[in-house]
Amino acid sequence: MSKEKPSIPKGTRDFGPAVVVKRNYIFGVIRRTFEKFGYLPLETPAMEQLSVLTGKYGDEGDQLIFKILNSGDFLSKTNAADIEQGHKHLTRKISEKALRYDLTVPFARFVVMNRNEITFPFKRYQIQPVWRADRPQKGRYREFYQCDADVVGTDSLLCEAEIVQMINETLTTLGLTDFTIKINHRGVLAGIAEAIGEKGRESEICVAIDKLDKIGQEGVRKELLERGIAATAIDKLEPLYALSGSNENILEQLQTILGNTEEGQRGLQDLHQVWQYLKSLKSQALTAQNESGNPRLQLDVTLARGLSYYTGCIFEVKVNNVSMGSISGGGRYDNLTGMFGMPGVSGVGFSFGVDRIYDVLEELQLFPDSTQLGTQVLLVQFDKESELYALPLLQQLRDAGIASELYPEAAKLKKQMSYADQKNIPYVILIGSEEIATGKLKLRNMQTGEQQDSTLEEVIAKLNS
RNA sequence: GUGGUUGUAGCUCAGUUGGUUAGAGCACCAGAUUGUGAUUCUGGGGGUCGUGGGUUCGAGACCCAUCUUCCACCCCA
Repeated sequence: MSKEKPSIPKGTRDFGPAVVVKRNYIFGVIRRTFEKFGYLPLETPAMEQLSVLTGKYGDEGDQLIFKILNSGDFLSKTNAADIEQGHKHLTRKISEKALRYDLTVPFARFVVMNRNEITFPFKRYQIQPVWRADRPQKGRYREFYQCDADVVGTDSLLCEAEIVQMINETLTTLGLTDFTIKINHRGVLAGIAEAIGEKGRESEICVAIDKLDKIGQEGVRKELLERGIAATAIDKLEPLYALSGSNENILEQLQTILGNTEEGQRGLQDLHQVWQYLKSLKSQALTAQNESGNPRLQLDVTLARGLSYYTGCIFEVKVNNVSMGSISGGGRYDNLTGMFGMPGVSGVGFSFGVDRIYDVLEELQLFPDSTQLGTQVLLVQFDKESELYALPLLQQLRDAGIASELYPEAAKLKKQMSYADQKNIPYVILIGSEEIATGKLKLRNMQTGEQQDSTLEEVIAKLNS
């Protein structure tokens, strides 16, 4: 073996103990919220058949899938002609498995494979890592966790309303107060395209206007013209950027603009229904205000995402006043299982991006102190006799629910004390010949330096208070 | 996938137009202090300068390749 420097693949990360504790705190909040709304956990394999994944995310997506080389002689099924036909052809010959790219497609596969055992509507959540062969950037990794909740087998817009509720509850519990849940509808987007005389071109229009806050109105105009959208159509489109007023107000304005298009009407009715549900649920998303004075839930006709598969409502969540992209997104897809030969099943779901939520909580210093707690008390030993004396005490402390540890060898006091100091252990108990003789333990407060002689019962009472 | 950017001790970084033996702060280890951490003092270990080639009498510095970091596109959590 050469002594090479070890490293980890590009875009992947190790998580140290302090980070894992904080991440688990986020996972816990998300998991409890999902379960409170009746979603149950599902886990699927890290790898799927490559054929299950390809073609589900578009051409761009296919390139970002991590393929797994066949085991053994992966060239056994190939010949020289295969290489000449290019990498796409060759890939199918040397790779049959791939790492999962998201949690939605494996979920759809699971639903199709288990359709006879599942009771619909089927609500599941899934918290697992996914892999993308993307080029890493801030907040973008090649291995990251997604936290999905989806329900399939119902068209009810109550699901959409509950998604808003779950987003609001999760982020509120995490201590966030200033965030915006953007909502839009594919029907509205299609209706807009039709109303401005570019029916059927909504994908191109949406890709451009989704960048509005990034490249500005002029940038969008330029891009639309490049994509062949008529200037007269763009003139009709631009007033929509500036729609203002309450959400109800915007809905009314949209009604007059695209109410006579079939798709637009479908979208507006859906959105209206979602608002009705949220009102009856007395949703905080409608009543709570951000620092800017706007409600948390905002209808945004420039929101366009997941165009390749979403068909109904679409969501995106942005934390305000932090430099971070969306931390959550989702929408309704009418035909997800259709790609696996099971048509007519509608689903709706969304996902939290834990890595980004972590960065936001860190930036806003919203992690609670409890995520920093470790060992409460360290027992310091001097020799074999004090170790033997300490062991039953150690067990009694643990039985009392106090996180405690005994330094595992009779190292120098300085060494043991430094250990407590560096692990931020707030208390140390010294057990030497004096303490054994008197039966009184020496409890040292590492913050103040105060020491006092106490019985074990007094120590337990103090640490549990 | 396209275009940039970064890499020197565990960490943050110096290092002059290419010139002797590559430095600092923090961290680490040991001692001052054989029953007391964080503070103080003294001493010490640790680098094939990301990796591999090349130019040169001479490369941490210049050139090429490759890996990595970060950024802008594309796209996306």
